[in-house]
Amino acid sequence: MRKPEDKFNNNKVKLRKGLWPREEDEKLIKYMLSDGQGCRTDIARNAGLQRCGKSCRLRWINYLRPDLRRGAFCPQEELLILHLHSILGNRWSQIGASLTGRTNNEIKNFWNSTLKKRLKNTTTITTSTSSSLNNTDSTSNPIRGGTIFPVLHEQHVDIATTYLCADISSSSSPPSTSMLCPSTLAVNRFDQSPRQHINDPYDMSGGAQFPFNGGIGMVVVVAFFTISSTSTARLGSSPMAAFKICLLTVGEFSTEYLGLLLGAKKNSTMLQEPIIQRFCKKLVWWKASSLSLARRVVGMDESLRFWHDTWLGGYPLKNIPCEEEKNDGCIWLGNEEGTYSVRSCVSFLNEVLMAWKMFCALFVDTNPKLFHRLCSGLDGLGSKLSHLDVHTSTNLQFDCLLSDPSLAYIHWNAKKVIPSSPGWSPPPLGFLKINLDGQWRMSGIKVE
DNA sequence: AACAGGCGCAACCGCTGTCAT
DNA sequence: TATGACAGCGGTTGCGCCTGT
Repeated sequence: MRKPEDKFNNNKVKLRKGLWPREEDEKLIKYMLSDGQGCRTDIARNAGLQRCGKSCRLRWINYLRPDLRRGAFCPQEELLILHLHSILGNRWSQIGASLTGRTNNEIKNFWNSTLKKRLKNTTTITTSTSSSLNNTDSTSNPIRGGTIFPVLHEQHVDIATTYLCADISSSSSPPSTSMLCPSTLAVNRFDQSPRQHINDPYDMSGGAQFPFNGGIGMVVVVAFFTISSTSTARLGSSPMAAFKICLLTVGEFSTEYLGLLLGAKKNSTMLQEPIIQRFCKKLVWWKASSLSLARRVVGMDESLRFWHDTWLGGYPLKNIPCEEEKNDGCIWLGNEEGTYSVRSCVSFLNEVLMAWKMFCALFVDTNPKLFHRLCSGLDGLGSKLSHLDVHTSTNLQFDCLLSDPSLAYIHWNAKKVIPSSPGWSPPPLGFLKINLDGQWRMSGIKVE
């Protein structure tokens, strides 16, 4: 059994409490720097201090350690604390792990004394700023009506407003990244430098490498992490395998996500156009590399005409029997290389999955129910992606990523049928579905 | 100048999990 | 396996300084 602490205080010397005078600090520093190993009882005894070991330890950890970074918090640190707290809550140790040289106690005090009050005071400002931003959007950017990412939109405004309400006049330097946790997965995702062009025109991952574009004069914090457990509704029990905060500079407030305009109506032209453009790019590659190898293309009359007229545009398709196919609107039969579609989509889908996980984190406090629901769906999709065999056709519920992944996933698993909802129409098993909003609901593709 | 109240910060308290005995 | 000290964490307290009256 360990030696009891009282053993070294059995002469009942009254232990000091309260503030530490300079002499005691010097004794403790001298001891810790020269021979600082051992338990806290040893420290108090060997340093010649009439303090309890716990007090010595706290004094060293919170005040005397040479690697501590004293002084006021810089705006970047404030922003980081604000955002981490929005994700992690009062988990000061986890927050402190992201701020080099800051103690948990220091961060906690700073939060309780400064940031919490500032947030409270800016609540009303946030509301008014949010509405004024929407007004700005309506003039410079014709986004009106419902949004596909309403909560995300508000979160951006919240974070940005909070930051703007702080004193950022002294922050002319770019955000430091040295204080951030190392991340293996997400570091390069938001690298703002131009990325090497990808040769494969079908590869859409480039569209997701830096999904935020815009310029309303705001600051956006983007957090990336991976969730390793389905069952955790909160992030506290170390489910974060990788974590990264990306501070975008002033003037880059997001108006787009993955090439889609934030705030656009779900079925608006503005939203559809970028989707259609991407889809057309896909088709170009399909036509050039794979469709020309097809033996035959089959489908129901209506859907086949739709595909032919709308997308294929006179491409010399061979041998087109109008066979009726249950559960499917269009089947393309090709050679054995048909798994191309799955393989080339994986990277992009993973990007989208990452982005969705990021957004889920924003809901952990404001809407835990939604957070949990999203996480469940994403885990299912992530699991499917991780087990994806590039040599087999796999049903990827691609479109649900732009609506509610959890809802779509649960619906599909429960009923195994295509729902009537126009917002989501999963393809039959074994099909890669490429439509994003249900408009092209006859687009299930299979290559045999 | 004196006082009260607010505020920031350091330190303490109490709890939980871990580990040595 | 039981026990108790330790490490770590988050909440709370209290002291000293500042500011307004």
